[in-house]
Amino acid sequence: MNKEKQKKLEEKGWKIGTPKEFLGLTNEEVSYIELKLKLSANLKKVRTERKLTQVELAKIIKSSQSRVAKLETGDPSVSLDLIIRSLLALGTSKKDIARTISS
Amino acid sequence: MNKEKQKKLEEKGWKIGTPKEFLGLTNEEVSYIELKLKLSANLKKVRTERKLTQVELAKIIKSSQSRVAKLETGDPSVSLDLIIRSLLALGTSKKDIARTISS
DNA sequence: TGATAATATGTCAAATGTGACATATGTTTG
DNA sequence: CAAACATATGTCACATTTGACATATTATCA
Repeated sequence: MNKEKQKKLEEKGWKIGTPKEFLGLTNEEVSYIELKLKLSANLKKVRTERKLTQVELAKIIKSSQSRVAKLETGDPSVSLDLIIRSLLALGTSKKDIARTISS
Repeated sequence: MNKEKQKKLEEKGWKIGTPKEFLGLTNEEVSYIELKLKLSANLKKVRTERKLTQVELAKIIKSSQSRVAKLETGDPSVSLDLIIRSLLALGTSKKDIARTISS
């Protein structure tokens, strides 16, 4: 993991903060966060490709615009579950999800 | 989705029950459950390959034996998050996780 | 420009997931 | 066989995630 990546994570609000705290993240934690960010980004991509607004997607997944925004910005308060269920609700195939994960 | 699959899901405790309730499951819900079951099964596979007991895995992921059991039996009370974090804690690569998902 | 639509951020009560415990049910081995 | 070990199931207090709301910020375009 390099500075580039750390900066990206910090920007996203994953309070890494000081180098010490940052080093406190285990490899699993980092992988897990990266996974979520990848899928979040993919969700946004899929939604925009479908020319849907966040409000429209919210209706589809029975949630709210604000939560969709959090989903797409990789807010720490959202679970992998919700990201993946949203992707599935948009018709994303397992294969596509797998592709995103290993990309 | 066929009877075979429905039976498997019912066995796992995903209270589907009556045909009506069963039909109430959307495609996304079914995909989501299948995803969890696949990853659960994979977790068990990885753990046993590593010759670890549930108690040992529990220690690694800072959880309890009972939760590991639930993880592996695909109990509805466990999240995708925990399954995936457990896999990552066992050193499973993103590529392997992706493979499991699209299998 | 400013009005309108889209997205982002903060907050919170309610819903869902969690570790831990007790205990039941296998499974192995002496 | 029975003791020891491993896994499964039920329960619950506590923690995290959730949808919803208000409101702020950022596009879009007439």
